[in-house]
Amino acid sequence: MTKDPQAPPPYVALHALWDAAQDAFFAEFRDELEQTEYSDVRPTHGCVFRFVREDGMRLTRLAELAKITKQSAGEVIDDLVKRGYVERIPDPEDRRAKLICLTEKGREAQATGLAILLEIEARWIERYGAERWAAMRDLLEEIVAAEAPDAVPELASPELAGLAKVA
Amino acid sequence: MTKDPQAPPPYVALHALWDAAQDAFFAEFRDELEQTEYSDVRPTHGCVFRFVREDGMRLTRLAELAKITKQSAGEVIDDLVKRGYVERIPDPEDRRAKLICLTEKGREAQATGLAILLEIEARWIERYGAERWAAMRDLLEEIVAAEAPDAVPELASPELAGLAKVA
DNA sequence: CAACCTTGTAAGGACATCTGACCAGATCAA
DNA sequence: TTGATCTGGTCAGATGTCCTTACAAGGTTG
Repeated sequence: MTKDPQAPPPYVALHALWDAAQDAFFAEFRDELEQTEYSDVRPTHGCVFRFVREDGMRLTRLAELAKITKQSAGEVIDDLVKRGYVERIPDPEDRRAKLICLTEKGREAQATGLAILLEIEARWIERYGAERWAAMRDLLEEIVAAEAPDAVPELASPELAGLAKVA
Repeated sequence: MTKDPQAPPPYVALHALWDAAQDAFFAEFRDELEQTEYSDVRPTHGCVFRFVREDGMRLTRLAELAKITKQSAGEVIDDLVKRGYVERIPDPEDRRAKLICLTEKGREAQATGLAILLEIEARWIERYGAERWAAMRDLLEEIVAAEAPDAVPELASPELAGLAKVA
């Protein structure tokens, strides 16, 4: 593969860059998660750990946030119930509904997962520079706010965000 | 949801930001692709259009690049052959092998897809500022080069990259 | 040439997701 | 208040994507 000195500069499609970066990040996450006692948490289960907070969440709402069907959400939840990470608690406000709640084990797994994410990001920040990193994050947040405003109520709860200081 | 003024700043996990941004980008891409005569190209087919160039590529190599098994690659290719986007041409250098080549229609679809990607990125650059954009791209390229060096031979071919000027 | 490696295919299964149909509980309008 | 309608959740069945295992045909090398 000799290069043509006249060739235009190579162009890497944006989505390819994001893809690759995300893949690398996620692979690191999975690697570290495998080392924990929560290694049976599969990538598919992520939607639950990402969105469910202390006060629980209805299946329908979870499906909306995760952009999957109620049926798919139901299956993921069934699986997590079997593994002891979540439970369905009758919603006091609507007898049709159930609140998907993390069990104690589930909350531990969620905290562990978040801690890993924070660690990895901390490493990368160190590696690539805090300022550039902050600039990228700002831009990303702006993009997401503008292009997919309803996509990320994925804010860590205050207690969980507290872990950021530890990392 | 009243906010606790004492609460730590909300933290959005990095992968969530990338996810959301990428989703938005990809959704725009799909929307526009649907408007073209190549609307039957499915997301899964992307691996072929992303990696196959004028001179064709063997299935095994494609599977490597796309990080899927040869069998999966084979299915995707079968499907694209049915639809008339690619063809299998016997490899003159190895009678076991076949070169996966884009047909004329396939090349048109590839060019159309790339043009759409470039348009969208151009719009976003305008929207968010060329300098910030360039900074993000640089950082992303650096990250990808460091964390996933073999992930992106996804350079557009010189001819295709030429479209960047048009967009 | 014999042993081995590589290319691609075949068969079958796992898994995540979807669509359509449905029930029970809630809500709204007359 | 009661019938029509909406909403939360589940059931059943299909699809799409990807995997593992096994293998046949063609190269490669001692």
